[in-house]
Amino acid sequence: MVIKIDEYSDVPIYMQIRNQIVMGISSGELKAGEQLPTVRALALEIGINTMTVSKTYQMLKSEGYIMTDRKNGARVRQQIEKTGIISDENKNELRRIVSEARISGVSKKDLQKLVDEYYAGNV
Amino acid sequence: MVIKIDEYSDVPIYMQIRNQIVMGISSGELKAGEQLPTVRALALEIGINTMTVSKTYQMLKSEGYIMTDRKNGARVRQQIEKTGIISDENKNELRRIVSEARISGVSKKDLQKLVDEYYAGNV
Amino acid sequence: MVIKIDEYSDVPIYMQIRNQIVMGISSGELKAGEQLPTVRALALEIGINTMTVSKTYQMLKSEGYIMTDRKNGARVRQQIEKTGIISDENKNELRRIVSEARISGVSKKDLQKLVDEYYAGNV
Amino acid sequence: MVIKIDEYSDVPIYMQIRNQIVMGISSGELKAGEQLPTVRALALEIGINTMTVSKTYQMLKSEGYIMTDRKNGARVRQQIEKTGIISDENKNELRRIVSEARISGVSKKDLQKLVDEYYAGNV
DNA sequence: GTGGTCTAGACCACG
DNA sequence: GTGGTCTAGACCACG
Repeated sequence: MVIKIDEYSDVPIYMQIRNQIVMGISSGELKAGEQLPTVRALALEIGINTMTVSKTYQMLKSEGYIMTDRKNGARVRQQIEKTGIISDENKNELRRIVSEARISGVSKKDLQKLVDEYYAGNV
Repeated sequence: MVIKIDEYSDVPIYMQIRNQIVMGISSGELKAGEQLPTVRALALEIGINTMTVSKTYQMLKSEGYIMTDRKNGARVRQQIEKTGIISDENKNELRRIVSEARISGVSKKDLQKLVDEYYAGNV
Repeated sequence: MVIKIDEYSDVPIYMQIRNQIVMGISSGELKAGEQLPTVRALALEIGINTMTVSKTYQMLKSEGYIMTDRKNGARVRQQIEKTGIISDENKNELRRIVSEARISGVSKKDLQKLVDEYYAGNV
Repeated sequence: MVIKIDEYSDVPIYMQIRNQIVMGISSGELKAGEQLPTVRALALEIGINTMTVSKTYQMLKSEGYIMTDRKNGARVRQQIEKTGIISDENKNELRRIVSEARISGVSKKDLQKLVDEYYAGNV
C-alpha cells in the first residue's frame, strides 16, 4: 500500500498516514493480520522521521486498528471492535461536509453516491 | 441563532463558529440577506476574544458565504455560488468518516440516513 | 503539586508523570478545573524535555482526565466520565499484586487497609 | 496449568508467563514442590522462543518462587520466604489502580470484593 | 531487527 | 504565551 503525504495540508503528517491506513483497512486493501511496514521502513519511504511514524502506529494501536510487537512489527488486528457507533466528532464533521455540499448546490443523490463508493471501497 | 463552543474540542474556536454559521445557512436557520451579529456582540455573547470572531467573519467572507459593509455589518450573501462541487479536502474527510464508520460496523443505510437528515437540515 | 521522577524505574517518565497526576486527581490534591503547570514549566521543573511532558498531557487528554487549550494551558476536567468499570488490564495487575502479597504472607486485612487508605486519599 | 499469552498486551511475554505462574502459586493451582514443564516443553506449548521461557524461569528463581536443579528441572519452592511486605513498586501500582478505579466511580466495596476474590484464588 | 522512549532544538497556529 | 508537530539522532528492552 502506498502512503502519500500532502505537505501543504493542514492535517498533521502522522494523522495523514493514520487516515490512509484506516481507509486501507476499510477498503480491504489492508487485510486483517496483514503486516505493515516497519516504522523505519515507512519513515524512509515517505521521507519523514521515525518518531512521526511511531506516533501514527501508537495511535492506530490505541484505537484498536493494529497491534504491534517487537518481534514482528505492526499488523492489522484480526478482530476490530464493531461498536456500530459513529463518534460525535465524526457526526459533526459529516454534518459540516453535507452542509457545505448542499450550499454549493450538490444534490443529495450525488452525495449518497459518494458515500456508496467510499463504503464499497472502490475508490 | 445560538453559537455553542465545545471547550473540549480540538477544533479551533474560530472554526467552530464558522462551521455553525455555515450549517445554519445550509439548514435555513440563517436566511439569505440576514444580518449577523457584530463582531463585538458575538464575542461578548460567547465570551471570547473579538479577534477570534473577526477571524471567523473574514474566513466566511473569503469563502463567499457572507458579505460585510461598513453600514450594515455582516450579512448572509444573497447569491452564494453554486459550483456543484465538493472540495477534495471534504471528499477526503468524507471518505475517512465513511471508512471509520464501516469498520465500526455501521451499516450503509444508517450512514445514508444521517446524510439525509443533515441534508434536510432537520437536526 | 510536586511531581517526582524515579530515574531508576522501568516506568517511562511520561507515564510516571501521568500516574502521579491521576493519583493527584483521585486524592483531591488536584481539584476539578484546576490549572496544571504549562508544558514548559513542568519540563523545566522536573528537568526533562518538553516533548515528554507534552506526551503526558496528550495521554491524560485522550483519557479524559484533563483538557488543554492554547490560551489557558491544561486544566483538570470538570466532568470525568464515571464508567464504574475497572479495565481488564487493571484487574490483571491487581490480581498479580494481591497474589504476590499473599505469597509473601501479607494478610488480607493489611491489603484491604491499604486499599482503604488509597481510596480515601490520605497517603 | 495452562499459560495464555495475550498478544495484544504491552506486557512482555516473559513477564506474562511469570505473572501467571506466580498467580498459580498463590491460588494453589501450583503446589509447593510441584514440577514445572521444561523450558523447551513450555516454549513449544506456547509457541514462543525458548529464550523467552528461560528468562521467565531465571526471574522466578531469582525472586525465590522456584528452584532449579539439573536432574529434576524446575520446581515450585517448598519454602517461599514470607516477608509480610509489599514492595514499594507494588504499593505504587496498587495506589494507581485504586485511584483510577475511584475516579471512574468504582465503589470501595467493589474494589475490596475484587481483592477478596483474588486473595482467595477463586478466579 | 523491532517498536518504545527520550533529548535538544525548532517552527507553527491559536488566541 | 500556549500546546502541537516535527526533525535528527540516540539508546533501550524484547525476542
